[in-house]
Amino acid sequence: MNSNSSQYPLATAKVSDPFAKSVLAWFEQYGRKHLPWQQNKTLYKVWLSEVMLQQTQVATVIPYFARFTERFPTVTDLANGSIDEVLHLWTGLGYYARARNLHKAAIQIRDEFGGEFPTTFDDVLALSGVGRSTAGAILSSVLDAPHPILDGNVKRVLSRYFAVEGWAGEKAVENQLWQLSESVTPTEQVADFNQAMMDLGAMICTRSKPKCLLCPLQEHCQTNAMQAWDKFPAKKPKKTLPERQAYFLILKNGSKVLLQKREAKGIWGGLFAFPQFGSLEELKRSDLVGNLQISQQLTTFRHTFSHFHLDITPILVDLNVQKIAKILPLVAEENAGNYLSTVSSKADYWYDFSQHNEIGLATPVKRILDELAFSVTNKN
DNA sequence: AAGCCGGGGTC
DNA sequence: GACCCAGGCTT
Repeated sequence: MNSNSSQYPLATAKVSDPFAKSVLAWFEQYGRKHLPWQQNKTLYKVWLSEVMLQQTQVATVIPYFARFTERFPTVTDLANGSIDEVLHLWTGLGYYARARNLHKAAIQIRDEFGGEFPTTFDDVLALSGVGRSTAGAILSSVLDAPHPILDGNVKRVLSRYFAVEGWAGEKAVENQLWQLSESVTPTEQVADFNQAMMDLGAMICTRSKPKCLLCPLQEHCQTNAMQAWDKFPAKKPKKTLPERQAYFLILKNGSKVLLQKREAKGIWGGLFAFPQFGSLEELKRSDLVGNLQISQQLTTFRHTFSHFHLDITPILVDLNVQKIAKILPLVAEENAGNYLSTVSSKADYWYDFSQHNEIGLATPVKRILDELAFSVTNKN
């Protein structure tokens, strides 16, 4: 194994093997061939689509993919864009680390590869946000390179076909699935085969009520033989999600509200958000609020992450209705916003919700901003 | 190896 | 409301 070859095994099957032969024949007739990223394939566009499709369904990705490729036609265009604009175009897709990694990788490609997308497995694997499955998907899709993949679709098809026991989140089970993927993936026509496996998972071997009668693999599928599609793949062990409280400070000055850029790591990393507090007391004690009076406590709503519930209570402090000059003697009323911007850090941003803003926003923040803009429009 | 990281579609 | 989706990164 030379220094340019990966630690990961390649595909080992032949196209004439029954499994591959059945899958490829099915693909020719029924496979998806008209998705946006399948037209005039390039490594850049397929990479972008693969990253967007991580933990995200095809229908959700399509409009985001269209906006991204319109704004950033090449990987160099993406590298030269600002992270705020990238996050703006990503707003609503979730898993924002994907957008930060995407931008970072584009800069890697611009600076280390002269703007030409790398073509070796290890070079692609080294890009931020690209793991084994995504690297294999990109190179097999565009170059027919013999790399197996293991996404949610392939996991489900293989788990059922071979009746694999155990949850795929456990390392041993995942390793077994990778071995199975290596063993059924052919060394030729890899682009069609991998796409076919994903199509089978998305269209035939669906999570519930799979269409086994239409499946090219039904004859030797162990789960079909047992009539037990709900046993495979094994479900993730469930646990009740913890609940957390958050208070969003909506410091409102006319049609502007104060947003702060969050740290790059953690929840909503790099996005702009309202100043957030764990309790109402903490909010009242903060420098931003000082002696200002709370105008209104808005309705609490729940935002659920994959690992906890967040109950959000927006607290409105409207600067317009307060005697700012009295509370802050050195500052004129109309300059309240400017004064406050000097109190806190330079990551502050007075967001004008009556205008267009190109920054990244978490969904609950966007929701509140949209409601503010709506109520102003309707003079509530 | 296990935990973290969003938001939306589907049933 | 539960479950899952074209996973990868961090610890």
